[in-house]
Amino acid sequence: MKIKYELIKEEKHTKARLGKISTNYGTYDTPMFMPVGTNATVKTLSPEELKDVSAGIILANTYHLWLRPGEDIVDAAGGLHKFMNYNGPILTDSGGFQVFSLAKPKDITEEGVTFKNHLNGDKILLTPEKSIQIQNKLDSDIAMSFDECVGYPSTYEYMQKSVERTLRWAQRGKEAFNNPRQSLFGIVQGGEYEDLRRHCAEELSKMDFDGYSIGGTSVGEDKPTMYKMVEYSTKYLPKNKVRYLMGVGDPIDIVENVIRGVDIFDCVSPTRLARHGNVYTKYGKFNIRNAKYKNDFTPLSDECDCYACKNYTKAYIRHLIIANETFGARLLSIHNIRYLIHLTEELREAIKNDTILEYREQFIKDYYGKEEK
RNA sequence: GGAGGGAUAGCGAAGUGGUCAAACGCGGCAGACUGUAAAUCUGUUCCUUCGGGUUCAUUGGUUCAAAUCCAGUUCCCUCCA
Repeated sequence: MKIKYELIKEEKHTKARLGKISTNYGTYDTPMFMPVGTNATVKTLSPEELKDVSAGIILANTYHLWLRPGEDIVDAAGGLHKFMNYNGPILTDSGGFQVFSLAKPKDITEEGVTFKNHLNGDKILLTPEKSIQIQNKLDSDIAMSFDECVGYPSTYEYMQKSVERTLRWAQRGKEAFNNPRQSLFGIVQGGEYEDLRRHCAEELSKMDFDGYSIGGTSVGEDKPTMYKMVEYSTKYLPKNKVRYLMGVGDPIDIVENVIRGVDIFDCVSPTRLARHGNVYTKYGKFNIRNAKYKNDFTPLSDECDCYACKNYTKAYIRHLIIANETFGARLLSIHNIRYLIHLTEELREAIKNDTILEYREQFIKDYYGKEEK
C-alpha cells in the first residue's frame, strides 16, 4: 500500500508539525529520524538493535545496491526487507546524492548521469527511469525521484536549468514507476533561490507525489542559508503530505528544521561519527578518543537510555575505539542513533505542548554551553 | 682469540660533508565529517620566555661547515677458532 500521512497538529507559534506516517510495516510518529543503511545495513547494527533504539524507517541506496549485489539478487531474495531481514519500513534514495558526490558536471545530460563505477571504474549510465526500475525491484516502501543534488554555491542560471531538468526527471520517473506496494516522493531543489524552490515545489505538487523531499541542503552552505532553503520549500508544499529533509542530521539542524515544518530527517552522521569516536550528548559532542576519558568509568551520557549507556563506561568504549575494535563502533552507533531519535521524541512532546521555542532555547543552552557565550 | 657488520627522535627506518631539527611508517596528541567511494581524511609530535637552544651511542680530532670523514671507548649482531 501507499504510505499515508496524517497531520495531527501544528505547533501554535511555529510551523512545526506533529503527524503520523502509516506504512506497510507499521505506523510511526513524526517528526522522525531515519538511520542510513546505504548498503542494506545500518553500519554495525543488527535489525534487533535498530528496534532497541526505536528506529522506524531506515534508508538504503539505489546506486550502491544496483552496483552490488544488483537489484536482481535482492529481488530473488524476496525484496530488500527479506534480503536484509528488516521488518520495518525502508526508503531508498535514488542515486541523486551520488550525482553530487561522485559525478562531474560534464557527466550530467538530459538523459541521465554517467558515473564512473567506484568499484571497478566502468562507465555506467543512471537515468530517472532506471533509478525507478531498480527501486521498484528492490521493493522498498518509499522510492525517491532521481534528482540532481546541486552543490553550493551555484549560479541562478545553472540552478534554474537544473531545477527544470529535475522536474522533467521527476515526471519521467513517475511515468516509469510500477510497484503498487511502493510510494514515490518528489524532491524540491532550487538552492537558496526562493522563486526556484517555489516553482519546483508547486510543479511537484501538481504531479501529486506520495510525499515530498527537500534536497540540495547540507552541500556546503552555512546554516542560515540552509534554514532559508528549507523555509522556501516547506512554505509551498501541501500540508497533507509528509516532508522529508534529505541528509540533515546535525542536532541543531533537526531542531531548527522541525520548527520550519519538516517531518522526516536522515543522516549518516550518527554512524559515521561513531566510527570516528564522536559522541552526541545533551551537552554537546565529544570525542571518546581524547586522553581525558582514559580513566572515566562513567557512561557516555547520564541522560541516555541506550544499551551502550546502560552497560558500558567511557573508558571501556574508548579502549575499543582506540584498539579499532568493531564493538566500539557498534556501541557508539547505537548511542548516537538513539540520541537523535530521542531528540525527535522530545521535539514531538514540545509540539504537543506548544513549547517548541522554549525547547530550542534550552537546547542551545545545553548543547553549546559555554562556547556560545 | 680472529674477521666483518652495526648503533639516527617514544619505536621501526631513510639519510653517507653544507639545501638536516633530520624523509617515511608506527605509536602519541588533537581536529574535520550532514540523501556514506568515509572503521576515512587533516594537522601536530626534541626543548623553548618563539629571539633561540640542544640532538644522530660516546670521547676526541679534521674542516669555513660533520648524523655523514678520521681515531679511541662502550654495547649489539654474524662468521671463523
